[in-house]
Amino acid sequence: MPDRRGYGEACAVAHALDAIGDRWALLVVRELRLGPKRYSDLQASLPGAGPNVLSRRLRELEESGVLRRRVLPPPAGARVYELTPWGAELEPVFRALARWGIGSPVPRRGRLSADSIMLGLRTFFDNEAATDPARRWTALYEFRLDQDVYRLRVVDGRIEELIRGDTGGAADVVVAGSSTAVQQALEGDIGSAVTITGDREALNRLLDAAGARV
Amino acid sequence: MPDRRGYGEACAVAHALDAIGDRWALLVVRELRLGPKRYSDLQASLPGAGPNVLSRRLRELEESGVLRRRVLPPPAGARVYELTPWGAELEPVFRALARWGIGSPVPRRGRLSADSIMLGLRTFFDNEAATDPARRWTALYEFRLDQDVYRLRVVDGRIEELIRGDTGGAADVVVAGSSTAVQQALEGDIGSAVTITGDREALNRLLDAAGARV
DNA sequence: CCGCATCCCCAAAGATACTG
DNA sequence: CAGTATCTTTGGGGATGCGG
Repeated sequence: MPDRRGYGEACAVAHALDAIGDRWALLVVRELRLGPKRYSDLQASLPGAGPNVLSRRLRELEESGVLRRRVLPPPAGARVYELTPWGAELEPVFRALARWGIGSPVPRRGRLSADSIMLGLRTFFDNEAATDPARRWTALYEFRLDQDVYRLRVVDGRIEELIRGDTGGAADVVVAGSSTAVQQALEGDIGSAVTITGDREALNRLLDAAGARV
Repeated sequence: MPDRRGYGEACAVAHALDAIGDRWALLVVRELRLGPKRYSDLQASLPGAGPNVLSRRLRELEESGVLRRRVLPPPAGARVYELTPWGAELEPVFRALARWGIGSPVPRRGRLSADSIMLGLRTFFDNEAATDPARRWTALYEFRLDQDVYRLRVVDGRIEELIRGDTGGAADVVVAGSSTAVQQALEGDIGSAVTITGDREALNRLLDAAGARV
């Protein structure tokens, strides 16, 4: 008899699903892809998941080695959840899932969280295009969506860094606005309330390389 | 309000999970990766899933465009389930999941189905090694596991074909045995009851390229 | 037979309230 | 802030049965 409700198969796919196949599990992991978060942050990012479900998923994901709890050093002292190295290796899974999901015959609808917008940019960014000399540029971007700040660094046409945190004023471009406005802008609504400061050409290169999909 | 129990997000990952995130859904798809199957075949391959769950998943997967029902031409006349082109594009997802799952800190245990053994060979086969001239070989393999027969073709060090069906006697090697015996053999149990007929060297190349993992 | 539908039971998810 | 306790609702597991 399997522990909880596993598939009881030795198949590597089934084994992966034993770890991250439960409802909300993979979305919890997604929320940690750009860095550690506290319980309340996760709760706010995943409004559909109740606190009991969330705490249970966190416990199970910790037991299976996908994430770990950590207490930040004083004076912060907050408890945060962060991916283990093995959990961080789920990136190819996210990439494959997102690229598959984007081709769905049934349309996607709904809001994108600030994190999802940034992760989408990275997912659909075409790293291979860096072989084309005309597309090998370098730039530092800062995105300010709702209350969250992200730093994105492109070096020679490749995304080298995407992290929660600011650029200390060193950004070539700063994009600021509500996450909904930025989402609409990426979907082609050119009139939405997004503030762009700095090198617009660098921003266009980024959006072009990402195919303007998120 | 979302249709059934979707995540209600526009995120491409969440949207993918809306389609294949439900319990058993991705394992149903896995069962169809090597070709169409009938309902009873699926039921036999997934003993843990009850008939109600199975038929429901099939209906949902059909609605979301992952698979379709088809009636085989006479005299067979059987109803089979097969992947749509979009469903077949889940291959990178399986590849990423399997390669992640194999690195799990908690050990895998349990039986491998005949299909899973063959799919594992393909998943962990190193296609990139084909750049090495010493590993560019060509061979036709036939595997007979339990009642199932598989044809696997390697051309210039790459797996060009893996299908349910025999080789019409044209195979360079034939591997026959129970799926459990073959699984044990691949796990290193050299004494298990597997019959190998033909070019053993070609078989060794294949197992080596797959890292003997399934 | 094969392809499900129905039924019953339990476990998991959803919602809300509450506590160390 | 970070969860637990509790209750209701929904979905999954397993058996049985029925129509084509």
